[in-house]
Amino acid sequence: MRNMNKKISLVVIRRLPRYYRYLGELLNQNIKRISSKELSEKMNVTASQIRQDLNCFGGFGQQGYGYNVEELYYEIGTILGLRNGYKTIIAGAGYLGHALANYAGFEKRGFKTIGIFDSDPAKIGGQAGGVTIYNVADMGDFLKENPADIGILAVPKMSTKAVVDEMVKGGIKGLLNFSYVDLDVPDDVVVENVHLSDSLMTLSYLVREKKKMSKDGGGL
Amino acid sequence: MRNMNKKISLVVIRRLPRYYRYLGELLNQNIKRISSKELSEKMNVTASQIRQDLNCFGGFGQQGYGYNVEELYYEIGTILGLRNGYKTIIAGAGYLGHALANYAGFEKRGFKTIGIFDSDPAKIGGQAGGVTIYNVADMGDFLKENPADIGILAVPKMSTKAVVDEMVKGGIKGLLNFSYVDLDVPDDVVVENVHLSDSLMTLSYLVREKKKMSKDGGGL
DNA sequence: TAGATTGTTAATCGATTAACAATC
DNA sequence: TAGATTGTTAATCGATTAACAATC
Repeated sequence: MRNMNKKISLVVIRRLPRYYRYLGELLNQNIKRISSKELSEKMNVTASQIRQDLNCFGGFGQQGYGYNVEELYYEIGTILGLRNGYKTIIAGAGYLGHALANYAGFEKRGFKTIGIFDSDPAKIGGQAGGVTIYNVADMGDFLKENPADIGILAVPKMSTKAVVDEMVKGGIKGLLNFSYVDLDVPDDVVVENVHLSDSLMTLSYLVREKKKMSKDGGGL
Repeated sequence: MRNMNKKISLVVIRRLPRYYRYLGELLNQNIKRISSKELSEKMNVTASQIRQDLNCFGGFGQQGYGYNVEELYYEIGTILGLRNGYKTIIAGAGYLGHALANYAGFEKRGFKTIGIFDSDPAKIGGQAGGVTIYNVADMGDFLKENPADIGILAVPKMSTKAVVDEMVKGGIKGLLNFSYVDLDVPDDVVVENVHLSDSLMTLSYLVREKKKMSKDGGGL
């Protein structure tokens, strides 16, 4: 029960979901305890890093024993805010919006999608992943009645700005951004970007490097 | 024209697509030249970092002038391998597969989707984003006839392993992984993960932190 | 030429790893 | 108790920033 103050680095935070995932796997396999060493071998990171990361949030382990899988899984979930019952809305009911609405992973981790918004009359009134699709023009009113925490942006680039402004005005505090543009939001709103084409370009670079390497001295 | 050897850090690579994006924007606005300082202000990074990053690949600028936007845009594109005509295939013709097949951003950056694969007889023979959907059972044969460089994984977790093995056997050298599981691939294959639920969990943490901060001493 | 801005070296900062005493 | 493994401090490594001479 240390920390309290000391700001925790974002690189540590970004590793937590991966730990959470592996612990969930262990839990499925009915494994009760794990040492940082064993976990580090499974995950291809150093045991030191695992221990350092976890100790940012408190001493979850026990000397000579390791970590209790179920407890650690639970604790990391709490740290990540998975027990806060965050409500999400999705802007855009295209293929991507549908994919996200149907994605079981979100619900399973405690996020509840309460509305999807689009401007296409053919879609409005329909459903995606069991959630109703509303007119995006009514999003502001909807948020007044049904406060939400997280907004997911699955709209075309040109609609992004207007939708973001409306969401922020409506009290949304976090944005998951699939749009190609970077967002400009007030200080009290956080953004997490998922730039698909950035990922593909990075991959492209890496593929090219690999091919180059295997051509010349690939032996060693 | 330095480098040649000296391995370039992945953190640098991951910034290139963002530079590329901003330069494309400037190009659209018909801006001819830009200094590292101006660009740094637009992008919210330090000018020093931009210069350091670019100098990993060569001296693209000119003292007293800055960088030629068009030239730099072109050069970064080359570095990223966007002029290699990489062919991609998509596994999974669900909503996500459709979203990716329809995503103009990929084609615009020089990636060509040559096939989509699914196991659902109702989908096989159809199209997504103008590309034919084939039986995933025929993927191996397809790759023999139509070599591809990059495979995009938009299949459910349980199908992932089999699909990956088939892709690797078929000569795919890079995987864009949307699946929840981490992949186990040979040394000469690279993987770029897009874990949507990881992003959402990170966002969840950040939202929680912000809320905490605005509650207590949010004034300063 | 004078002014501007790069390319690059050196200084700082932060993140990772190693080591080990504390302790279950 | 002896063995194992944590929590934590110290050492190393890498990434970012600052500074400035080179030069367009």
